[in-house]
Amino acid sequence: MTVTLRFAPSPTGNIHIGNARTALVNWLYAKKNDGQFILRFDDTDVERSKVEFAEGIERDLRWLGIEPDRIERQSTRFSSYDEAAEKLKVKGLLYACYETADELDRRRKRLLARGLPPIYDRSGLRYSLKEIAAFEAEGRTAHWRFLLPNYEDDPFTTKRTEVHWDDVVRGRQTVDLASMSDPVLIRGDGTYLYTLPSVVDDIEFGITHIIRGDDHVTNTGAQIAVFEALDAKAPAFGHHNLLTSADGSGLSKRLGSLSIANLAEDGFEPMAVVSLAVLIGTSQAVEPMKNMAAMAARFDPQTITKSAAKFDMAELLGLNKRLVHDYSYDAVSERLSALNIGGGEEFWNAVRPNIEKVSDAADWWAIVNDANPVIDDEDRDFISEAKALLPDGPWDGETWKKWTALVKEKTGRKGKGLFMPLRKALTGQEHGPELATILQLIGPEKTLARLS
RNA sequence: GCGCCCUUCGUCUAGCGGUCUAGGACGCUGCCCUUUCACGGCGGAAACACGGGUUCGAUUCCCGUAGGGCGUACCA
Repeated sequence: MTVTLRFAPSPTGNIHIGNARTALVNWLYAKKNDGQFILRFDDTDVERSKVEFAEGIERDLRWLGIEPDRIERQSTRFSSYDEAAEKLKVKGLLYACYETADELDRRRKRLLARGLPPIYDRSGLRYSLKEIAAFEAEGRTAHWRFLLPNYEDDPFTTKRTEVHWDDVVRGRQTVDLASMSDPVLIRGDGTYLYTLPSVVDDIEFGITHIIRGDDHVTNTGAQIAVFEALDAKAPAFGHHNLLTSADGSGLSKRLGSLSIANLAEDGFEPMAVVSLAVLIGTSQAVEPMKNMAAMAARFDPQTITKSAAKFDMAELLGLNKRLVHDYSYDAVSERLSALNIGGGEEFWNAVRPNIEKVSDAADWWAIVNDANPVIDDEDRDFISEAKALLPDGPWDGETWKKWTALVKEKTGRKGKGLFMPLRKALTGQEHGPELATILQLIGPEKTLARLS
């Protein structure tokens, strides 16, 4: 059986770093096992689902390096869900309930107030025909709940409300179905909640592994029961830890700037984002991976920790920086010209150790073309002396060396005292790329101008 | 409220009773390299949440406390 995984976002917004982590983990798991990866849009909520978001998600995944083998949309598959629902009804595992949302809410609060877990009491199972007729007459429509397996009343079986599975990342897991309400599968307006469509698709698409955030572990217990109710074998499950922001709050709450689209726009390298998203919260060193193949080779779901990990923007920037410092000119030449950055290979090689993002090269290119010289008062005489000593010969990569040797000899300055004033006069900065290259690119006219 | 999970350097973590004077990575810092800064190389500082047990011996096992995450929806 082909290992098959899926990433199943709702196209109701942009994906962020947390979603990317889930997508990546599934993709890498498939990749590592020569398997298939399906992008499945959970767009059963026709109201909130938007094509733009679906397109955005596809674009963001591709940017990260994820190429889906297959793309599916739940909005085209309602007949399968209807069929499954019918099957469950026939089996008596899907029952009609008529409580309103308000009523349910009151009941929950009442139970809570008594210190009891707010579990639905299955009163839907006990309506009389008369009561049902009354509800219908009132104009209420039924929502449908899945009857979780619970044979406590059955004298022939021992208590069976616990579901177990061997989690791909967390090891053996147990969920007690008795501690949760029968999940609503179909809303009062006839639309589906995500549970049933998800399970039906997982069965029909031959999904072998589902890896998702650990906010789903309880859910998984119920979902395994639904798989079994539909006479299917549940796939293997894995639950990765969640990311929190640096201040410890749940990441999903404040993600504005952490959408993948924003990170791309801000000039981050895809592999920096991928490396952090995949490696953080694992026992592995968070290092920049050069490409997906290297990432797949490194990826190991067993190394994922059980506790929440803090996502730190500074760490992403550090990873990006290390990646960029390693880029050859060939790797970035197209992007440089797209940014109108000239200077060729020499410029890139001089500049790359000083930048964090490729786009930062633009700042240095701007400085080559136009800078505000900084000349401290105590260096004024020194700078004019240096200006007079600029060599006459050809202006090339050797000019800097010849010039500074002369200046050193005449002024007696050396080291920092020699170089820092020149750097500041030429670039207006206290740090920066190799001056031999920068001087050459600045050219004689601008150099003379900046030294006065 | 209840349930599940978690708690080791600033951060991500290794550790599964003696190997721990607790290891790695990032960050921080020192030195070296470079006639400057950065880059790079080599070092250094830096942690077992707290309280009880169990044991000859607890970072490691058990209980409790505190803190955190998640769940407890006609959200996904």
